[in-house]
Amino acid sequence: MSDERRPAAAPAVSAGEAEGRAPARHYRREVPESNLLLEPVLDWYAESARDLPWRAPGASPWSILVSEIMLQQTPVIRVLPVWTEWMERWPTAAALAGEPPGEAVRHWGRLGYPRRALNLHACARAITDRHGGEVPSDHATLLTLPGIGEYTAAAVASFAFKGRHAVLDTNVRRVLARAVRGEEYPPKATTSAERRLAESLLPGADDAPVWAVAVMELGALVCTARAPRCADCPIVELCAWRLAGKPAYDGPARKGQTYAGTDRQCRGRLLSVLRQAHGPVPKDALDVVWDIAPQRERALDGLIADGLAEVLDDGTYRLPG
DNA sequence: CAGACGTGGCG
DNA sequence: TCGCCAAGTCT
Repeated sequence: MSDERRPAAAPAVSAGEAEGRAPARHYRREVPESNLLLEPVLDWYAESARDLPWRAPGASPWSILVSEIMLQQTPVIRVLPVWTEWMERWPTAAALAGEPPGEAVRHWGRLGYPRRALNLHACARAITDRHGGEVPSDHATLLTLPGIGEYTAAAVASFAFKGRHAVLDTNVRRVLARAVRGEEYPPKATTSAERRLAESLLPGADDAPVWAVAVMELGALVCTARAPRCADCPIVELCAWRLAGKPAYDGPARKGQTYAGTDRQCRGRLLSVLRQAHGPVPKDALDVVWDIAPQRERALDGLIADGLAEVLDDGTYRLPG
């Protein structure tokens, strides 16, 4: 067992927990080590947290659910204005459920990944049809809603209902990778070891929801991917990565996502036309935004298959009605 | 499980 | 400039 890629620095949690595996010839501790990161992170959050509207004390579970879906792969600064408009227009799930799905797509604007708008609309209808108009509070039920996966279910259960869940998003994974594992970046996909680690760090019920949002915020504002601001970090003295001299990432190349010329870009162009038109558009209006006909047809078929667009009997196209 | 799925801004 | 990255989910 000489897998010594871990730094010899003082870990923020016990070695067994940090490794995500049982120490040789010993049982894992039943009771996790106390979380040394808890107090400094909570103190930092109390002083440095952004004043985001979905974190306001009066924010409804619905408004929090909407924010979480919008924030998937999308920066806060771009979500803010769209979320505000949605909340004015559709303050409840029932309000959105009363609209055709195309309206959700139209008011999604340029947030990207527009299937999320469709998911939110489907969530709204499921919530009104099956849950009495109230956003479900438990993780398992949230997971049954469209577009809600492991992370979002935990986030809503934690932020909206103050449940005790490990909320593992890209920010938290990066903070834990650095502070505890001593590595610059987490694995490409979430591992069971990461999940065990996150759960081992979970404080008691009273602190769990704040801890979750605080670690996320730390990752978003200080422990950033590109240029971490270690000078402003409340746990810099405990950080295994810093203690190890901030070794550069040496794992496999990270996924690069090219965009220009892809079907995704083509879909974006086509949908943009449909969003801006307030009625069915002739095929010509779509043809002019993309030169390569086969790719354009494939993209359009894809949008229709995904429920983001529909063809009418007269051969015109529009957002789903 | 790797790849699809939008868009814009920053280092 | 341009690749990388942003509160993921689904297949």
